[in-house]
Amino acid sequence: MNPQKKSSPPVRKTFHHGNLRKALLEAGIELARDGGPQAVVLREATRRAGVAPNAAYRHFSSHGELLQAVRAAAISLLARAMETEIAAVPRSKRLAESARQVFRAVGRGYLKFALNESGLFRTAFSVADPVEDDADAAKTGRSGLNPFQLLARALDRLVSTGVLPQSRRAGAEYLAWSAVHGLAYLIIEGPLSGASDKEIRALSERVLKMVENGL
Amino acid sequence: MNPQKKSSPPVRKTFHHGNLRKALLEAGIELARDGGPQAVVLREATRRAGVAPNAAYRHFSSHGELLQAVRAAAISLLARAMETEIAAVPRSKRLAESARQVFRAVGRGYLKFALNESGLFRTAFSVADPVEDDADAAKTGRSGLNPFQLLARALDRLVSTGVLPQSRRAGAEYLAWSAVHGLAYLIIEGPLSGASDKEIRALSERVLKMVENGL
DNA sequence: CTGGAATGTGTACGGCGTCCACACCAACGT
DNA sequence: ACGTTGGTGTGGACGCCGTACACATTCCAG
Repeated sequence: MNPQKKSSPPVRKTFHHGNLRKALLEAGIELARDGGPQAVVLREATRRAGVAPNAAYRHFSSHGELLQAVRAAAISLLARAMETEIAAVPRSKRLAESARQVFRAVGRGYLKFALNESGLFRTAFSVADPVEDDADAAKTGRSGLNPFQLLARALDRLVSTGVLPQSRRAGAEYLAWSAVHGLAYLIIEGPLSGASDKEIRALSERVLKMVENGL
Repeated sequence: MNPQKKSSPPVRKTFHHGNLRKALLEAGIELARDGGPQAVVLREATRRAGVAPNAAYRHFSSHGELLQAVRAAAISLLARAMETEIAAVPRSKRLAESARQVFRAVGRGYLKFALNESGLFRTAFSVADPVEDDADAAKTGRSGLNPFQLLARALDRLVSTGVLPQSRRAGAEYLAWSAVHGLAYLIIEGPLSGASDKEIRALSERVLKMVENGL
């Protein structure tokens, strides 16, 4: 048969690919990165892996399952971006101040990721919501933490340092998440998509402040 | 007008349809209503209009253009839902109180629509953002007002009644919109999709309060 | 060594968006 | 009255997509 059909990478010596599942996942992630969820096309992923379309079905029972895997990976990458932002927070002696800074870093990381990786961000939050698999997440990113858990931790810290009264803790994740996610949307798909970085940064700070004050 | 077009067999007496553009748009809206943007399939719309697939190209230059028209209609319907909610606000003597009520009604209308018409809501806010055409909007819904303008009015009222200081008016639309839109997302596609009506109503009130306090 | 179990291939089907050539029909100017 | 013209709908075809079924190749356990 045809020894090859593309050229650049997908020449494969062995009949078996080695780790096709991973290759397809990574191709899918790349597709999602520039193009969003719509761009995650099963046949294109197999093409990039240098393999026949149906080979994908040995590893994903359907296109939707591949998309879910990509989605889980995107969520994992988002969590990593948030962790990175948290790690960059200057350590402060004052615990309360520190907790506040971490809380803000969580929001900033979320928004930065939405802005810099809008394709992956949109993929992460498109489609339905089967709770992300920690097993899959562990394969791609390494952290077992998802964005929701990171936010919950930051809020717990706010409570334990006395910044946020315990009585307002319940459900606070949803208030904070709502505001930040909504802003992310406005920025990447909504009417703020043409805004300058400066404006965006300013608005981000205001939203975060609004959340702190109104939580 | 048209002798028929609705009956089970979409048999058409005349060769010309009469108002195919409108029929396609309405079919598209129906498709979006249950199924979201993904479900707006050109061929299916033509089927429902009882017409050959290519007939659509006399009225929409591409599938995307049909989708945009449906999207504009969905936005218009959202605006109507918000207006309805505003109209239901009890008139109060105290202007400040009234302004606050209207502001909340804007948020409630938005969230109610997201909940009750999630397909249309998702359609309204999927895809890119070419400013909605007032001409198209006028054809479907009657109001020339879009959700953004309704929100802006409510905020203006808050300022003129002294509830919101003028200094915080600029950009306030985006803060409010972020929070409410984010909550809408969490409810219809996110981790709150399984929540009860009671929980949702409670969270909605908290978000609105958060916005008022933190604006 | 051998015979399944994994894994990848080939072929085919129906659905989609879209292009092109053609058929139909209404309205208008002569 | 009529013929032309241009807007409107039809028919067929193309290339993409996701997916099903049968088959080929390879790996590994007994």
